[in-house]
Formats: sequence, structure tokens, C-alpha cells
Amino acid sequence: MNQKKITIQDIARTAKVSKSTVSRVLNKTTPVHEKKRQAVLDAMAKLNFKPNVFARSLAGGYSMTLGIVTQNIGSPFYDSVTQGVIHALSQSHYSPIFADGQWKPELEVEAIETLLDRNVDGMVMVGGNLDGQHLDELRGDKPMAIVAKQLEGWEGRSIAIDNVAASRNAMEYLIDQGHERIAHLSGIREHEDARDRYEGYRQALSNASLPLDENLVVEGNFSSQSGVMAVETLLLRGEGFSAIFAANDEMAYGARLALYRRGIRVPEDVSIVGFDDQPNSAYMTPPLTTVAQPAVEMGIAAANLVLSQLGNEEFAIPELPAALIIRESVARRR
Amino acid sequence: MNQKKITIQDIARTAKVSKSTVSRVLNKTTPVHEKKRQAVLDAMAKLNFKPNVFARSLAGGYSMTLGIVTQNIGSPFYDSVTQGVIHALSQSHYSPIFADGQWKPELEVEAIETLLDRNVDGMVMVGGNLDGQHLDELRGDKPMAIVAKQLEGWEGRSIAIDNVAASRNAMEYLIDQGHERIAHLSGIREHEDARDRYEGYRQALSNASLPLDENLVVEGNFSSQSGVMAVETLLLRGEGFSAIFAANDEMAYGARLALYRRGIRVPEDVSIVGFDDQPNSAYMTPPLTTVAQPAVEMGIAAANLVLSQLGNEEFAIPELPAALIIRESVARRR
DNA sequence: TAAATTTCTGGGAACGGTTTCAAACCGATT
DNA sequence: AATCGGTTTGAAACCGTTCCCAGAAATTTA
Repeated sequence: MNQKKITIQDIARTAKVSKSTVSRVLNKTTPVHEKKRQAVLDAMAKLNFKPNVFARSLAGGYSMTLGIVTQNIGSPFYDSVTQGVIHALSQSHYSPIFADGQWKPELEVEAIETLLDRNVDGMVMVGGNLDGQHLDELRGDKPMAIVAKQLEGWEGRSIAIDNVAASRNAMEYLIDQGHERIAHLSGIREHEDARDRYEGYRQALSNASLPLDENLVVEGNFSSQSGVMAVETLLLRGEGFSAIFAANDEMAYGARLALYRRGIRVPEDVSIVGFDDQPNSAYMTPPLTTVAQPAVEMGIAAANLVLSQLGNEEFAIPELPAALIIRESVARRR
Repeated sequence: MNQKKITIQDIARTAKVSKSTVSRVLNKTTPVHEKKRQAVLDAMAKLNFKPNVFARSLAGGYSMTLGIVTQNIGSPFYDSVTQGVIHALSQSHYSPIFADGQWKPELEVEAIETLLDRNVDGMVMVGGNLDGQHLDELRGDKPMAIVAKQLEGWEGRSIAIDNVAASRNAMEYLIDQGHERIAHLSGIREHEDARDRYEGYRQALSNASLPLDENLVVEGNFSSQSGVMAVETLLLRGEGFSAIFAANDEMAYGARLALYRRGIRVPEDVSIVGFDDQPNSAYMTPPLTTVAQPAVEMGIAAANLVLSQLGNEEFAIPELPAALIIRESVARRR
């Protein structure tokens, strides 16, 4: 296995310089005479030197790690975002450390503190409940970005799509296809995305001078199960509808199943539009028309945002447009 | 934000003891007189002391982190396993650090080396390609466990279900339901799980004295897309079949879609059984009958395995049985 | 009560780097 | 040849802990 640990001292000795010099070529903090520089480099290569992360961190005060605060890992959309973050970090010299907030504010605070204790150099919040001010207090002077959530006062530091526009856009498509009585399976009301998507629903209806019937909106909790229940209450209420706009794909799956159980055909009898474009949505029967969020790209952008702050560089948040992916779950209303 | 960093020295001063003593109460390495112990504890509480992880690691030689080597994050089953690992670690004082191998042996080696450089105290491999001997060379004397893969010579250190038994079991169910011509959508042949599941398929057929028709097995790559293609080649071959056994749920989704496109009903015309029981499978139309692997529990077990090695404790790998989840995608053959 | 143990405690050397500071070196100027 | 300003360089302090090693204190033993 690994030979005894090689230290900066060993390098210094074999390159016949002082360890200060080795440190300098390592960090490029001060120019070093080319000849010695080469000697050091050679020695490092020859001995296969790997600087000790901990000693470095202790002395230098940084850790080369980035904290990622996730919320209930396991939700497909957020997982994709997280993947994006991981991917971007793997291109850098930073390693990710995770802490889970489980959508509970107290746990989220705790998660951030754990990361801070570990001396992370920066943090990426993937979703979350805390408001901007609170986050600012916690983060101190460490760079932080939030992804998949728009935060007041955090313009330029939060990466998210325009949920109301995306939602309105999806609704417009449905209306375009001749649907007038469109049910909405909303997400948890406390969740900002849910409110925004509902707002898009409302606006589209209003713009088209269609009435907003509160009996057609059911609050779910973003889970498939809540999707089937929502459709069942909808059916129970006896209100007719020819289309369903779900606030996420999971609920759309549930809705589709509930309809299947009742023998209601999709899209012949009822059309469905989802939100998120999970990987499986393309393989639903019928393939689901849904709003795609560039989840992975969002994660990458968030990571790069923090990375650039760390490197004191400018970073322009790329355009991250949501797109309506038209598949086969919507039919023109006859 | 955080007041100036409180160090062990500060505690020592306010508790009027030496820093050695503080270190002792911190680590419980040597008994300390109760009175001083209290004083130290009080001081720590009062000053809100948080030991510096890096100094600790540097001096102590451990890092309180565990490396997790994943393969292409984003695959639902492996993600669940990973979640399990994270979950178990969150109950301990260890933090996870990730590195991705992307199913490529070279990258996997690199991932392990990165983790080693970061001085992880142990590692959990989530899947992977490397063989046991190679892993042993790399890990040196750090504890390591592998999950979702059975490794020769790693009995007691690898956590996986019995894929051939589980697969045979699923097939027996299909045969029980009267199916005789059962197609198999296998996974990548290089992948051991794929081979095992194929072996289960073979055994079940053989046990039931049913012929194994190689025209009925198509090699996919575990993706949904390969599932649709597989069914299409199957249909093209013109071989009749009344059931499909897919080596994972993704491919089952693809198969289901291909059938839908051809107007072939599930399960009336063709039955489908998957493998993995992804969360969405319960909401497929019709809900998918599939083999459930206790992914999260497997992850938890793997983490606890490493944790126990670190703590020098005994750990009995729990029973992790695969279970056939019977839903609605299989019909008795008429 | 003195001596012998046993239990605690403090000092100080690691751990492997970074960083400050002043000295050594350099070619260019007087 | 002496002086000068800018580069390079090495020595040593420091980052916050752990841990080894004596010595001090407390407890037994004789």
C-alpha cells in the first residue's frame, strides 16, 4: 500500500530548498526561481507527493470543501439539481460535503451549522425554507448560492426558473388546445413554487377570460399518492373537467393512475400536463407533456456561482429557461 | 456572525486547567477529576466551543469523514442506496464525502484515490466495477464495504441481495400464472447483476421444464430506451410471448411504452414484471409487479458496517431479502 | 508516618502545512 | 567598487489538536 506519507519536508530535502519554497511553488504565492521550481516539481513528481488537506486547511484557514444543503434527498427533481452541483464540483478542486435539511427549518439551520463546523469554504442550498436574511446571518461571510428557489434580496445568488411564467405557459397550451375547465393539482401551499405555479394557472385563466373555479383546484403535497387522492376528490365533487395541470410530475403520475382506475382515458377523455420532466415522464403511458426545468444545469450554475465567488471572479448566471415538452398526454378538446 | 474562534486554549484558561486536560475531557481518553471535568464542560458550554475539525484530524490522524464512491449518480436504485448511506451517517458523527466513478474503472480508481487524499476514515462503494483484490490494494487498511454488489472474498463486507434467487422467484410467479413463453430483457452482459438475473430466468425455466428460447432474450442496457427497442426487436422477430421479465424497472417502463404504441394491452395481452421497485413503479399504468430490493436499508447496512469496523464493534449484516411486489401488470394466462 | 502505588495533570513536542520577516542575492547605477 | 531597488530565499512562528512523558497529588500499604 501507500509508502509512508510524503511531506513537504521530504520534498524540500530532495530538492535542496527550504519547505517555505516548496510551499511557494505549491501555491504560486511568490515567484520562485525557475531552476529551483523545476527541482521542486521534479521531487514532487518523483515522490508522488500529495499535500495533506488537513494541514493545509489548518494553516491556511480554508478547507477546499463546499457544503451542500439538500432537502429530503430522494426527490427526483432535487436529486438532479444536486447531481449538477456534484458534477460541477468534480471539475474543480473542491469536494462536496452534504447535510440534509428535510424541509424542516430547524434541521436546515442545524445542517448549515454542521457544515460551518466543518469549515466549508462556501455553500449551496438546494431548495430550502429559510429566508434570505436568516441565511445571510448564518453564512457569515462565506459565499452561498441557492438553487431551485428565488429569494428576495438574493438576486444574482439564486438560481431558479420563473415558475409563474412557466406555469402560465403550460396553461396557455392547454387553453390553446380548447380546454376550458382545467383542474389544478397544486403543491403544498407553504411552498413558494406551489404558489407560483398556482399563480401561473390563475393568470392564464384570467388572460383567457376563463373563470377560475376554486372547486377545480385541489391541494396536494407533491407526492404521487396525493395526485391520486386529488383526482378522486375532484371526481367526487362532480365538477366536470377536460384537463389537469399538475404542479409536478409525481402528482401527474398519481392523477393518471386514478384516471386509469376509473376507466377514464388519457388523453382522449382527460388531458394531463405535469411539471419537472422527470426522466420517467417520457415513458409514462401516454408519455407526459410537462414543463422541463433544466435541473442539472441549474445545479451546475449554482456550484459555479459559488466557485466563482471563491475565486473572486465574475460569473454571469446563464439563461435557464423552462420549456414545455409536448408529448402525448394532451389532446385537442373536441 | 460567529465570534472569534474559540480554541481549546481559551477553554483551558477559563477553566483554569491545561489544554491537555481539556483535550482529555473532550476525548474521554483518560479520567479527569470530576471537579475539573465540570469546570471544563462549563467553560465549553459558556464559550460555545466547537473543536476545530482540521486540527483534530491533523493531530489525530483521522478525519471523521467517510468516502462514498457512487457510479453515475442519477440512477434511481443506486440513488436510494446512497440515500441510505447518507441517512445512516447522519446518525453518526461522520460526514460523507462523495466521488463518482461513472461505471468506469479508471475513474473509479481515481475516485478512491481522491477520497484517500482527503484522508477519509473508511469507504463505502455503491456498486462498481473493481474486483475485490484490486479494492483491497487500494483501500490499504481503511475499512471498506461494498453495497449492491456481491464480491468474491468479500463475504461479510458486501451487502447485496441474491439476484439469481430473486429473479428465479419472479419468474416462478409468471410461470405460476400460466405463462410459458416469457421474454427476458436482460441488462448489460458485463454487469454481474444482469448475468445473475439472467441466470435466475434460466433456472426457473429449466426447473419448470420449459425450453429456453434464445430468441426471447434481448440484451438491453438498463435504460428505458433500451426497453422499447428490445420489445421492438422482439416483435420484429415475430416470436410470440405472453409475458416479459425485465432486468430492471426502467426497461420495463420502456417495454410498456413500446407495447402501448403497438396497441398491445398490459396485462391482458402481455404481462410485465420488473426489477427494483422504483418509487414510480407503483404509479405506472398498470402498476408494475416487480422485485423490490430494500435499497435504502442496504445503504444503511453498508454504512453501519463500516462504522462498526471503525468503532471496532461486531456487526451482523441484517437479512435483506428481495421481495416480489405483486401489483397489476401480470395477468393469468388464459 | 514514611514509602509505594495509583491516579491526575501540565509541559511541550509532534502533525504538515502557510506566512511573516529579514537576510541574501541580483544585475543595474553611480 | 560601493550602493540601490527589486527578487528570491530560509528561519521561525503559528494554525488548534493530540499524545507522550514526567511530575504532582491522592490513596494505599507497610
